[in-house]
Order: sequence, then C-alpha cells, then structure tokens
Amino acid sequence: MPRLGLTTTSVVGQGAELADEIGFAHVSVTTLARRLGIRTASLYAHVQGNDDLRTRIALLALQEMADRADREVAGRAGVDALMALGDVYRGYATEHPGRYDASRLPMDPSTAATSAGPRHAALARAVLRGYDLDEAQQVHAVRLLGSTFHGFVSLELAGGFAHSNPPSQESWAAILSSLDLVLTSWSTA
Amino acid sequence: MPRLGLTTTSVVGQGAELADEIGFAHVSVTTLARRLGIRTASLYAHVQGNDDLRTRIALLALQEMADRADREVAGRAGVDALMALGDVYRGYATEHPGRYDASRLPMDPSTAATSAGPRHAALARAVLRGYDLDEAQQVHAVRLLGSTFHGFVSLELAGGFAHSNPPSQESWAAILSSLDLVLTSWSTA
DNA sequence: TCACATTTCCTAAGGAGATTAGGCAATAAC
DNA sequence: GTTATTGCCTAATCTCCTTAGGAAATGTGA
Repeated sequence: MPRLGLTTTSVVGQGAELADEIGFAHVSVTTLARRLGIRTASLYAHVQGNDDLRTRIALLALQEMADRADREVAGRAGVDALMALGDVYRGYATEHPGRYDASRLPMDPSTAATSAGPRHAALARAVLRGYDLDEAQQVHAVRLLGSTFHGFVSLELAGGFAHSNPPSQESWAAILSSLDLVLTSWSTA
Repeated sequence: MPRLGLTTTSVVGQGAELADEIGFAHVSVTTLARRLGIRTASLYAHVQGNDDLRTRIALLALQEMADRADREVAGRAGVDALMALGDVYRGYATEHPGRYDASRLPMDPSTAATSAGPRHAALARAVLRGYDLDEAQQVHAVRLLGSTFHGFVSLELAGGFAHSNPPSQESWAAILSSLDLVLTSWSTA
C-alpha cells in the first residue's frame, strides 16, 4: 500500500479545495477521505476530527483573505483603498466560495482570538485612515464596512442576485460609491 | 400511551422554538423528537424527514418576518419606513435567533418561489417609494438594503460586535441614518 | 353502544457518518 | 541491515436518519 505523505497542512489544504468544489457544508472527514483515496480513520492522524478539520479550513480561509487584503490595500488610500478591500472579499468569495463560507464558521473566542480575524479589523481601520473620522465614529464605520461587505457577498454567493438584471457588478459598484459617500459625509459632519 | 395530537403545523412550530433555544444548526428529527417526548420515527408521520423539517421552519420564519414587516411598514414612509423595516429584521433576529438563522437556509428555486421571499422584496420596494429613485437605481437600492440589513444582523447575531463598546445599537442607528443619506442622495443625483 | 376504519405513535431493523483501539507494513535512523 | 517510527489500515462502537410494519387510541356509522 503506497503512502501519500499527508500532513496536517496538506490535509487542510485539500479540505479547502474540496470545500470550493462541493460546498463547505458537505466537507467532513468522510468526504475528504474519499477524495484523498484513504480510509476515514486514517485522517485522525492529521486532524482531531470533524470539527477540528472544519475549523482549520476556516482559519486558512481567514488567513488567505487577510494576506490578499494586505497586499491590495498597501499603497492605496481613500476610496481606492476602500474599493480594493471590498474587491478582495468579493473576489475571494467568487474564486473560493467554499473557503469563504468556511470563514464565516462561528468559533469559540479563544480560537477566534488567534485567528486572522483581528487582522481583518486592523485592515478596516487602515482603510478608514483615509477618512477623517473621530474615535467613536470609527467603530461604527468598521461595523458598517463589515456589514455591507459581508452582507452583499453572502447574498450574492447564495444566489440572491442571480438571473436578475442588472448584473450584480453594477450594484456592487454603486454600493462601494455609497460607502465612500457616507464615510466622506461623516468626516465633515 | 397518551397521544399528543401533533400535526405538521404544531411540529414545525415546536421545531422553531427548539431552534431558538439550541440553535438552528442543532435542530433535527432526533433533537425535536427528544423535546416532544416521542420517538424519532414518529415524526415521520408529520414531516418527510430532516430536510423537510428544516425547510418548513425556514418557511415559517420567512413568513413571520414578512407578516411583522407588513404591519410595521404600513402607514409609514421615507426614513420612518426604512427604520421600521430594518428594526423588524433586527428585532426578529434578536427575539428568534434560531428562526432567523433558519430563514437564511438555501432552498431550491421552486420552494423559494412559493416562500415569503418575494414578499420581502416587495416590502423593500415599498420602502423605496419614499425615495425618488428611477428603475435602475431601485434594483441597486433593494440590494443595498438587503445586504446592509442582513450583514449587520448576522454579524451581530454571530457575536461579532459583542463585548465591545460602543453598544451595537448605536452603530445600528448610525447605519440606518447612512442608508437614508445614500438613498436621498441617489434621488437627487 | 358496538363494530370498524383511521390515525398516532410505537418497536425493529438497516445504512451511513464519527470516533477510538490496535495492527502491519513502509519509511527513516543508525 | 537491523531497529524505531510512523502512515495508513481493519475492526468495532456509537449516534443519527430512514423505512417497514404493528398496536392502541380516536372518530364514524349503525
């Protein structure tokens, strides 16, 4: 019996690919083992179980998104940075729908604290540096960005805008412009 | 053995209550049967199975939200109607977190078409009547409302804003005002 | 009131997924 | 080349989902 040389990293990576192919909801130790051509029990050498596997995929997705956002937001400011950040989330969700779903998995606080979650919050605050907001408004603005980005992307991913005109890209552009308008008006208020 | 006189309606209603108590993710024929004090197999006389049960809970939640929104939006216009609609979704999610989660369950198109989903779209368009938008902008605006409401509510429900100051209520008020500002600016553009 | 049809909930059984325990063979170390 | 490690295996248990068929409670007609 030939060995595949699996590691926790490679197993989680294959799990992420599987999520993009069949949907995160259908990812489990059984479906992943089937895809890898090994027995379900063999996976327990690399992950602690079903929950551990799914949590690790979620952590991977959060990290990949944060990495991408770091690259895209760097060197941009104001509305350019805002659009870049939004496009990262939307683009990642389009390219990796299963991974994006995974990233929304609720985690216990200790796990969430060690995830890339705080990096995302920092990214949002970095974008807001281009707008002149005081401390109190900044928290609201971070929440506004999170709500709007996540709301649009998850509705689009769930097919809420499918098969209806105009294409969702136009709505996305309109929404990004609206966010810019709101943030600009807050700074002058 | 005493009979409980269960019906499909009562079973689904109890399922919705159970969802609010233990989370929609944990609702199944087994957990519901345990709560009702009957055997799992007995539920199959009232629902077709696990998926059918969960779908029916989702349909119930969509309908309850639409009913509530109808009542609250009636007789209001402009920013009052906008806030009323938003508060319906947020309030329903707070009171019935399990049901709200259920309402986000992806359904096949034929089921979705017979759900209260279209009523929600009509409600959003009704609110937008208070703003002077042309046809093309109206679609974008419907999507903006859906994205923002759902995005904020689901982040709040997932605990994204928990334990951080200022309280999420303040952010919610700020976001509703921002929506009003955006819609007003679109109508004058 | 009584026979009978219907309905409600039951027991029994099979199948699939999650998990643990322990074995054997392929790799790595010396 | 012998030995230790480790990767993947089989086997077994538990829980959940689902179907099939039975028994008792309810409703219906005389």
